Amino acid sequence: MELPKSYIAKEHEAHIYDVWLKSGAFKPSKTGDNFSILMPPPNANESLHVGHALMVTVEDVMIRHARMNGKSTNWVPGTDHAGFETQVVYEKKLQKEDKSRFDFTPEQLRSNIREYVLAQQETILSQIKALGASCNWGELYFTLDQNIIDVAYQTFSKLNKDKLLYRAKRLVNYCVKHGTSFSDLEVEYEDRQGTLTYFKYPIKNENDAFITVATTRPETMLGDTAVAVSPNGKHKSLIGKKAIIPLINREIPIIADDAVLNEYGSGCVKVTPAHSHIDADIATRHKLPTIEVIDNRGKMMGDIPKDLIGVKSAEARAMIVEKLKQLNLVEKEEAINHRIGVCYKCKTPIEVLPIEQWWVSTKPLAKKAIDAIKKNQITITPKESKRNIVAWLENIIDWNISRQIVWGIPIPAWYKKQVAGSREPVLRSELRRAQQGAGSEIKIQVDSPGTGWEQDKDTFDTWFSSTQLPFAALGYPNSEAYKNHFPTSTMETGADILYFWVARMIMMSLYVTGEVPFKHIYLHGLVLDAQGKKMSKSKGNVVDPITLMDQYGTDALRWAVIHGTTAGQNFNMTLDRVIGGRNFANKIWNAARYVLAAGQGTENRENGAVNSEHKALTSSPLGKLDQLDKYDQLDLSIKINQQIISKLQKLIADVNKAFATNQYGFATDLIFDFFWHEFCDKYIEESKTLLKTPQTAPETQKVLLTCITSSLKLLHPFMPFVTETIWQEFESHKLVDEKLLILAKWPNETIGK
RNA sequence: GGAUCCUUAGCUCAGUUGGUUAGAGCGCCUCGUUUACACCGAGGAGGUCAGAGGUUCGAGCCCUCUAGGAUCCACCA
Repeated sequence: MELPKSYIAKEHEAHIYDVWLKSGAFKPSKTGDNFSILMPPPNANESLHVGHALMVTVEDVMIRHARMNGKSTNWVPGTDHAGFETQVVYEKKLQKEDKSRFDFTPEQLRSNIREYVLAQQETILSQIKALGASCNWGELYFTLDQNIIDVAYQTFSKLNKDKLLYRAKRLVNYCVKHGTSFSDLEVEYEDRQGTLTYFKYPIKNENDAFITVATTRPETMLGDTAVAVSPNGKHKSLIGKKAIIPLINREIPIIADDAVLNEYGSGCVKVTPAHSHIDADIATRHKLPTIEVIDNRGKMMGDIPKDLIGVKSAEARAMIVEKLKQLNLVEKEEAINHRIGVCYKCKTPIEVLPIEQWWVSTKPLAKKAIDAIKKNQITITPKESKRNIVAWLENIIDWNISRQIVWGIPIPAWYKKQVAGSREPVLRSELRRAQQGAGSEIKIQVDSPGTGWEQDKDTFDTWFSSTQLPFAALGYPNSEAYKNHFPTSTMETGADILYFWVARMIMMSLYVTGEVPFKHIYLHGLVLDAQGKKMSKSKGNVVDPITLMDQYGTDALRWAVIHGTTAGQNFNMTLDRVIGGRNFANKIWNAARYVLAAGQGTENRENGAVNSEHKALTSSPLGKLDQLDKYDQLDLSIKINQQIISKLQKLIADVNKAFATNQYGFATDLIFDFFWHEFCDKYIEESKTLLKTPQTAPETQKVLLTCITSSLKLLHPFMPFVTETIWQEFESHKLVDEKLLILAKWPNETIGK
């Protein structure tokens, strides 16, 4: 059968993937050292983006390379319930239908989202397959699988027993739009225009004496419990006196604290411990009380002027400034550009609120992680990241793991119901407090302790359970996969979740299993658009990998994301890269067509690769030499042949070195350069002459075949489809011995010797 | 403010432990199609490797400083 002049990826990919699947190649083999990767689970609700394409490609390269080197590979795929993110997506969907989360009971909402997610998940799984991922589908996990939930519960309980878990009303970062708290990592900072308002607090018992404070949040004055000044600053003389909060006439002390900068603003800080992290620290140092004035809807509350109750904080701000102006207490207003914390999804400013949450004491956990990293029990590519991860762990703060959303793992804590109060709770904050019973009896267990107990309404931060995936997804503690493949070999993931996920996985794994979760971390960079800008739907600069795969082939896309890229380094995704990949696949295809013709002899070929003149000379088909092993002793007599084989040997050695140091982009450079410029441009051209002479033809045939088969092997991890398609063609002509390229042996550096 | 990375051909970037004449892809110019491949080939133009100083027999690579850019962390009310 005549091979067409161009490689048409679409005609082969589905079939080839099927052949691999049926061969059992994706499963761990019975022999060989273990090599395992846990696939970072893509969100089940989204479809494949080019970042996933990068992730899947890099991991597939690692796995295929390990497999060809005789390892028993286990690449465990999964999808993520992605608690908050999915709930946001689902709420947007509800919004389009003119509904909101408040139209459902939590149980209804949870079951609706589950249904939606399980339906969505098929899309991303089929797209991962389309990328050629050679993962072990038999071990597919979903982060809400019962065994993963069980592990999360065991860990929660263990943390509690070890006194590393506590429930406390502490300041949390809260998005009033989404109605949930976040950990410190989930808060994003944005530059926003704001107004720094300077206003005067009268000094007690001193007529016409004032202290001026500057703030961007005048409404929080109602919750002030002190004014702080620099210990040796310009307001030193006021320390110890009392200031009076206007509008509510509450007396507060003037204190000295090192956190206050004499030079900034007015040199005085109003201290609102309920709504500012820094103020809370000051309050702790000076044992100041905490007065809440903003509730979890972002509205004013508490013992404040009646007209302000229930008013949104931003509106209250304007009202208060107006009132203060009327009292002549506003000194000046200054426009400033400042950074404020915002919800990373909706960009709503984060409110800092004191809320009862579950906290993990992270310091002791981090200590073990730091030790393991410093002792190189875990290594990192790029190695510069080691410093970052250690620094983050050293400065870690306690982790709020409660989220006020329904889509997630319910927290296995129970509260004794309070005796009904004088009135029904009205505000959601009151309701929650009543339900979760601040100060009431708490039991940590999965099942209800009995009547009169109510379960915590919150769910875990998705990262709390995700950080246990390296062992939980493998079936900890009793499964074969856990016993054989834990710790996993490499954690390949985005540099952007180094702290969110990677650092915390190390902590949790050492804590729960006593072992590191993986031996090596490989971080890939961000895929940017052609101009080097972050891709985002709102910018409309998102590159869709599916379209590219359809048009140029999966190998072209894989090539585009790995050729010329470096670990941890962002790169710009351009169409040129993909076209380059497509062209290279086609080059491989055509070189193979040439060798196939040269190798088979040409007697039956109308448009044979070698022209009719060669027919008689190459009619002794290489197909009879069906043991490639024989090429270990090529015993070459022709200089050109010796040269190309020696270059091939060097290539294999260099590529091995590149793999050993995780330089995949560099490996593709080496192979590309050899294949195109040495093998195709020079050697194939020279072989045309050699094939004309009976004395030189047979040896040249062997060398051609050796070069192409070795190149196909080296290229297979990167471009699995075109290489396997060609291999199957060679196999059908008995030019190669190994049935499947995916299971073929990685070439030896001494090939041909 | 702290940290990391980057600055090499018009553009995007390689350059593996310092070692002859610094490379690739794309783009550009000339030529070429019964030739494995025009998704191609042959040839060519194009670089004081950001700047300055230092170490060295030798520096794109190591050290110091300067300038510009990116990212992460902290965050000032």
